[in-house]
Amino acid sequence: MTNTKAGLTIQEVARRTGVSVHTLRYYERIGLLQPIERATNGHRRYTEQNVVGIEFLSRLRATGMPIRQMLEYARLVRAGAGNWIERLDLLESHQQTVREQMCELTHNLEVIQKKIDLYQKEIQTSYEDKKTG
Amino acid sequence: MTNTKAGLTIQEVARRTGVSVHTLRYYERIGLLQPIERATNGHRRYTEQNVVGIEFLSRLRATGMPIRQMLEYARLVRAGAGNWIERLDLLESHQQTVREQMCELTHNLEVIQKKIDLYQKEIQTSYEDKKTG
DNA sequence: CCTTGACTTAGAGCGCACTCTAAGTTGTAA
DNA sequence: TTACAACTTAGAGTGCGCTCTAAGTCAAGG
Repeated sequence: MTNTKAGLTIQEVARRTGVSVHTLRYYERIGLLQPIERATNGHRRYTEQNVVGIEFLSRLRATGMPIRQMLEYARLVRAGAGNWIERLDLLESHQQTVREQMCELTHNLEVIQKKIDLYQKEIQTSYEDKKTG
Repeated sequence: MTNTKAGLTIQEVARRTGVSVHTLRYYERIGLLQPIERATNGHRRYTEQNVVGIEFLSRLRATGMPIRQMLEYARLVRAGAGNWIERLDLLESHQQTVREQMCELTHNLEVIQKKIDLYQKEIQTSYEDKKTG
């Protein structure tokens, strides 16, 4: 396969973004990525811009944003300049959600920590029993 | 339905733990909960102990522990006293996983924050343009 | 006696986000 | 020219964790 046109192959993008080849195609199919440019042989050729976009999308995913909301965000971005407030609202609302989740997570971790402390005490006790008895 | 035997009904447990009736039965079916005592009519009757256990399990779930690992934990608990080290290892390993996830989450939130800042700047600019032009 | 409603079971179905398959095309190298 | 590797597509399959359904039992109230 020649580089019949400039741009990154799907493999290269997968390696660079950590998003699998399959997932990249899937994201394009569902409209999360706008149609990617093609080489003369029909193969995808990604721009650096595309990569930046994919990296941001994968951060949204990593913070648990559902695909549906990502589609909404992608729609806003594709609509072009001017809808800053809508984009802002979407991201801030998501940020808020994640912050709340992190609070709960922290709280739950504390409860688990208490159980861990309890087990450590049990282990300590067993050890002392062995030494004494 | 009479309380043909002391203990909480599945409804009451669902309300108190936030785990749905369906999910409570499902958890029992897959062995995450040991077989719950029955009233004479076959209905489940949960003890306070059961509730405490379910609450802890749901904390594990809330922190993203997969059911498979929860099953392993449940198995250890059911095996009785003495396996403190195994239980401790399991919980500490999970704790570590969650801590790492929270680190990544924090980092990703920072990236999203930068995008938010960017949009806020855009909005600010639009506002000033309107005022000036 | 009959209806109502809470419960029981086994098993099917669902939503999400991938992940993989099969069949086909294209360009390069032996 | 033949083999190979990388790509293409539409669509099927997977794994997870529920969530719901259908058919049945049972006790209480009217």
